[in-house]
Amino acid sequence: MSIYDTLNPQQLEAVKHNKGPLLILAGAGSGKTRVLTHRIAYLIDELDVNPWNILAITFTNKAAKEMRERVDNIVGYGSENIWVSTFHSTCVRILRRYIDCLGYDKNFTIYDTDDQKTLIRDVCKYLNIDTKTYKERSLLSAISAAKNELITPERYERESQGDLTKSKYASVYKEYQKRLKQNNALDFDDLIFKTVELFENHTDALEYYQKRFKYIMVDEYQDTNTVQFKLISTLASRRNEDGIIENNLCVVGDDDQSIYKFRGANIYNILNFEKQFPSTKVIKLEQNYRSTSTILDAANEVIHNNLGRKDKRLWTDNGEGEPLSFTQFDTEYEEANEIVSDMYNLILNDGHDYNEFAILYRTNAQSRIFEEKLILRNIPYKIVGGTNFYQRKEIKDILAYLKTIDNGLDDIAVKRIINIPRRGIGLTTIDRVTDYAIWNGMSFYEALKHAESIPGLGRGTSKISPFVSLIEVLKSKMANPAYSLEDLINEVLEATGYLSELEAEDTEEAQGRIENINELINKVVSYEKTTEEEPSLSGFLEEVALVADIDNLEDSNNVVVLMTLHSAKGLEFPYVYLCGMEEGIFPSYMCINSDDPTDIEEERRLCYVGITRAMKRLYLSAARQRMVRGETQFNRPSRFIGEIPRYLLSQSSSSGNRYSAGGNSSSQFGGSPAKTPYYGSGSTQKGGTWTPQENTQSDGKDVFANNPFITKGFGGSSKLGPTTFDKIKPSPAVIDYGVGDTVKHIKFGVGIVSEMVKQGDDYVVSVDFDTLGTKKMKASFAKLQKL
DNA sequence: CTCAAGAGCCTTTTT
DNA sequence: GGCTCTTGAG
Repeated sequence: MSIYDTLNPQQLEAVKHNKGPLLILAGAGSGKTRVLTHRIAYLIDELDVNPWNILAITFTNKAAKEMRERVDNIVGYGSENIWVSTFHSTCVRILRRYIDCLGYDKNFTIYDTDDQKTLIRDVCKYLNIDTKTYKERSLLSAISAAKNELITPERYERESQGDLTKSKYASVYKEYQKRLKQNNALDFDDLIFKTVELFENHTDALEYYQKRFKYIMVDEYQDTNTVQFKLISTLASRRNEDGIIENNLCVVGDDDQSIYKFRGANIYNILNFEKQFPSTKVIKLEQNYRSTSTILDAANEVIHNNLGRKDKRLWTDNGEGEPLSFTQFDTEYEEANEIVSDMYNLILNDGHDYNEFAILYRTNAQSRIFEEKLILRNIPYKIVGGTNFYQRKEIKDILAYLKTIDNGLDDIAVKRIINIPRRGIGLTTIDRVTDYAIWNGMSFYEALKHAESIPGLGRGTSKISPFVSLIEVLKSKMANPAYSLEDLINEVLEATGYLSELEAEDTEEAQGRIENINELINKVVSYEKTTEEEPSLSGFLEEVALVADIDNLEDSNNVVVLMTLHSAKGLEFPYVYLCGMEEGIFPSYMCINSDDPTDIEEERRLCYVGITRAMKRLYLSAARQRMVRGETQFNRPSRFIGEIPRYLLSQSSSSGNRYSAGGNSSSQFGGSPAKTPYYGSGSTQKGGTWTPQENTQSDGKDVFANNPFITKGFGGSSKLGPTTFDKIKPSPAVIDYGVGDTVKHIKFGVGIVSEMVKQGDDYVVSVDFDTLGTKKMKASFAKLQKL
């Protein structure tokens, strides 16, 4: 029995294809990672390909890590030589070696979105551009779009002649790029663009990598943009010994899951792959191993409404399963409350694990209410996305110190921390130093060293020198190989007084920040222990710059996860709650109002991604009324609900006000061939009165009805950020109480234990609280204290 | 230079 | 509704 026996015929065909371009159209849940890993194994084991010659590219570190693990498991020997990494880290690795050819220093820093914003602000200030007329956001996205299309500042300038707005953009782009170089920094888009540039201008570098990467595999190919395409197609177009271009390029993707157009993804990369590479072998994987046929049918029906797609239809022999459900609640509070209590019951009564559940939504802002409700019920959870750990103030501050020590050319980092903690260095001083630096063609930090010769600084001079010597001392300490990164961070915290200042604050918020800083120290320690290369400050900063929040999602953590539909791509959960299914929310009003009709198709693909995350059950929901940006909106159910055939869906409404589930043309749902008005029901208001829509009866079964555990109202607004909360792990509870004992709960206060039911290793404890009534909770999480 | 209060803007999605 | 930037008083 070989490892290939478990593959279906199409999968096997893909695995065995070993020469020339291969396009695998892999539907959701069709085992594409299996195919990729088995193909790698096949190349090595059966065709004697050197592992060193294989490159596998993914989009997220999580996907890379997963693939690495699975490859390690099935490839016996030499698997560590396979290069498995993300687009961005692949490029960083190449650039660290060759970027000096492009006039950058090899220890360049990587700018994240916040850094980019700061830089663009500086640029606008310098160029006297009013950021009210030219928004930073649009400037940045124009620059990003240009880079994604391989347009240099020079070309942008040339092509914008005669157009005033475009010329302004061009000048900003040019100056922005100039400053990046001065700061020895690259933004995310540069990482790939510069690598392509390197390959175009330095054939020795290109040849080296072409020779090395004889077999290239790309995952999530539908999300590649023009530069990324250029990168891989360049790498894959080496001439072999016989002078023939082999294009051993295997791409895996699903055009129905292309959801990153806003980031420059070019869906034509996958739709036209066969045209780009005429000898392409195309293999479709349509058997789904994840979901019930009901879930798949719903997904198929929804996506069928898109025009620009390759024809395919997922099928499964997993059986029919339960119908989907759709519930329309009155408010978003009710929606969150009922979802959480429904989940709570499934966990408590049916013994499900927390990590079988996911709550998915369109926008990050929707997570907050769920967070409140989950805290209230003591359900451990993790919110993926939103503000990433490394974007937190305290973390960015510490990192800015490290960056300053590592690369004094990075003005943005230096300016961030020059007055943190307070050193009495204000805006005036900073501006003077900046002018001096520009005038003398030096970096900001370099100018600080010459503070005494800067005119007009006055008292500022004496404030600057302690800062400079602090950095210099730390720099010289770093030169000692015995001095670890952990030592460095601790010294920064110590010498700046950053930590003691937080400790002195003595608030819950400061406590959270300290915990985050400790978490950062943990990450440094683990980096120093586990990195394959020699640990270095640059290396750590680079690793940190390229992590996405999703990368930290450990499957082993038994928690409920909350995330956007975008983040959920590639994941699966037995039970999925897809909430906020409303016109104006999902699809977002942006696409509804967009001039580009394909925008709504992207939104529909996002819906398809959401539906296909569910393995066993999918719960869809909407709210009639919802606060968005301080404004109450009244939205109709999403058009996507209307696109799911009636027989797959059990529908209900939370109030007595039920509406009938019409067919696809039903007017309750948003969407119609004609352009739809802004909001589903066409009304928004602040205060005032509003009459609910006329809704007719429904025979739908209300899956959330009569839930005994509903608590009305909510209160537990928490200051805890996700990163502090997700650390809660189930631990065997010390249970020193029994029925009749008085216990204390951290949130609910004092109550009396009325019942204890054993469930696995745990107990479900019912406690009567004076004011709140009876609550059920798991002993291991409730951390009840006997009084 | 720092802090506090108010104005205004925003949010769709992220490596 | 909440975050960030601006404004004005110490």
